[in-house]
Amino acid sequence: MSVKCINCPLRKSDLFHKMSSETLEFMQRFKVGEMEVEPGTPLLSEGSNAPQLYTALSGMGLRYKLLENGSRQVISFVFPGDFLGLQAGVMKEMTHSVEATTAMKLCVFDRKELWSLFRTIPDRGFDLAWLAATEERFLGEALTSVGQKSALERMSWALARIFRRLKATTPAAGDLVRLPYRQQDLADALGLSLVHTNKTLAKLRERQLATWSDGKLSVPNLARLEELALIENPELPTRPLM
Amino acid sequence: MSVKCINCPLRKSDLFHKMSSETLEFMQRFKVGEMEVEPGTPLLSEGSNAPQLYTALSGMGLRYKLLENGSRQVISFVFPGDFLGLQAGVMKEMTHSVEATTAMKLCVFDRKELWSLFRTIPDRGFDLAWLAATEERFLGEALTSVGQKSALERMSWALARIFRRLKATTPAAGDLVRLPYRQQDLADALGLSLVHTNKTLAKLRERQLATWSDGKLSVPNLARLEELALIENPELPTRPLM
DNA sequence: CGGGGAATTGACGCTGTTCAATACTGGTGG
DNA sequence: CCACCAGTATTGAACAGCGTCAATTCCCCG
Repeated sequence: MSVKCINCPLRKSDLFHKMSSETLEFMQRFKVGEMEVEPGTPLLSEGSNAPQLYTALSGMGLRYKLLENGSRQVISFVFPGDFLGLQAGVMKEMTHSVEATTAMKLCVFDRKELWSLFRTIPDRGFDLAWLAATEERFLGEALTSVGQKSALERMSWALARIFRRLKATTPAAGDLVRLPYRQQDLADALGLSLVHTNKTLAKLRERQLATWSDGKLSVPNLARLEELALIENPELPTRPLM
Repeated sequence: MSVKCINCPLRKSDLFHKMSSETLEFMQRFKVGEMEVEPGTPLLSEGSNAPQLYTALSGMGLRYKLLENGSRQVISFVFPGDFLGLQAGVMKEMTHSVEATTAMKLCVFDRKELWSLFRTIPDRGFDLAWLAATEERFLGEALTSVGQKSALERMSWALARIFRRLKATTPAAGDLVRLPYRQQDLADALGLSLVHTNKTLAKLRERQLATWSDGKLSVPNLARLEELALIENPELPTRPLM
């Protein structure tokens, strides 16, 4: 039994723009169904031309690129409310892969309808451009972090960004959020070795800026963490929900 | 005297999609004028909400972010045909700055008309989403290069990408293209120090894979350079011209 | 002729990598 | 019930790629 868009639990979060009832109706028609996947399931593959687009409803995932030499760059973490497959939607193919890290529930859309979306509801077309521009924004910041910051600063940056994002859409108890990734995932996201990632996390723990163990991240003093991370604009903008 | 879109010299390049005559007419109306700037002129600033959008007609520039600690990440190089200001157009503000490196000529558009573009010419709205998705694609690749590759591989990656892009839109004599940046610019793009950038360039020169001096880049064997750069998909896709 | 920006080169050291050993966990099959 | 195993986290030690410091050269421009 598929959730109706009008009852979508994500809409309760202040993170997302309010949707007009017409838009809501359109999205309901655009929506093909729902999908539940196990941890480790590939959702989209680099080079493929996926026929489907998704919005993550629950669970978490990873976007990444693989190199011939075996290394992996994690492009970003996928959280509830994120839209997946935009690249396949507007270009011919994906340039990175996406997979589920935990069990996930996803809202499924038909890629073929994307064009009608631009034609019939320009607002939504604009929203898609907005989303793509936001990805660009995020990746520019990630590139800056990996290119210019020390390991400790990078790690602080990632944990601070993740913490704010998760507090906005997942149940959080005080300064604790669930973060069910492996240290290797963070390492691949930040361009660090696994060993040094571990040691850097230990430093943040000693300094009582961030503690991440057993799948739970605790940030007792977000402002100080963001300061160390050289984050200039900590608030995350509200965004459209597809 | 402003160039009419229909006579735009960039349209001759195979790099860009063909434009319908209706689209061409719309763009002509969308176009406010032209701008010529000196080397070093700031075009868009991080944090600002620029009222104008640009398409680079000639000359070259830089997109970059500055950190509090004084370091600079070059996000990408700006070449003829690139569209500038999309972020300011769809979000409230720019998240990086853009400045002219050489003298540039730019086509100027009015940001306020962007919304009417989505409404009246959905094709162009789609093209904008396409452009944003392409930026995302590029930045994902840049992040992967900076995060996972050695200095030599990164440098090869940058020079190979730049070389192909420049051959597509600027006059090139054989394996020679004009590349009027400083080594510091490349260094800031790749997350390397200036000194190591210099030494890495020397290595590429010794190996006769790429020679960049006096503002001119020569790549005698592109395939080998791209192989060293771990580039999986070397051809650059054709793209919309705004 | 003087000065500032850019490129080049050598010496040295630090940040982060690689190698390796240990411990802890949950899952599996005897 | 327990031995076994694979995946993950942790920690120490040695090493190296790249950064920092510094000096020199070249070139353009005033």
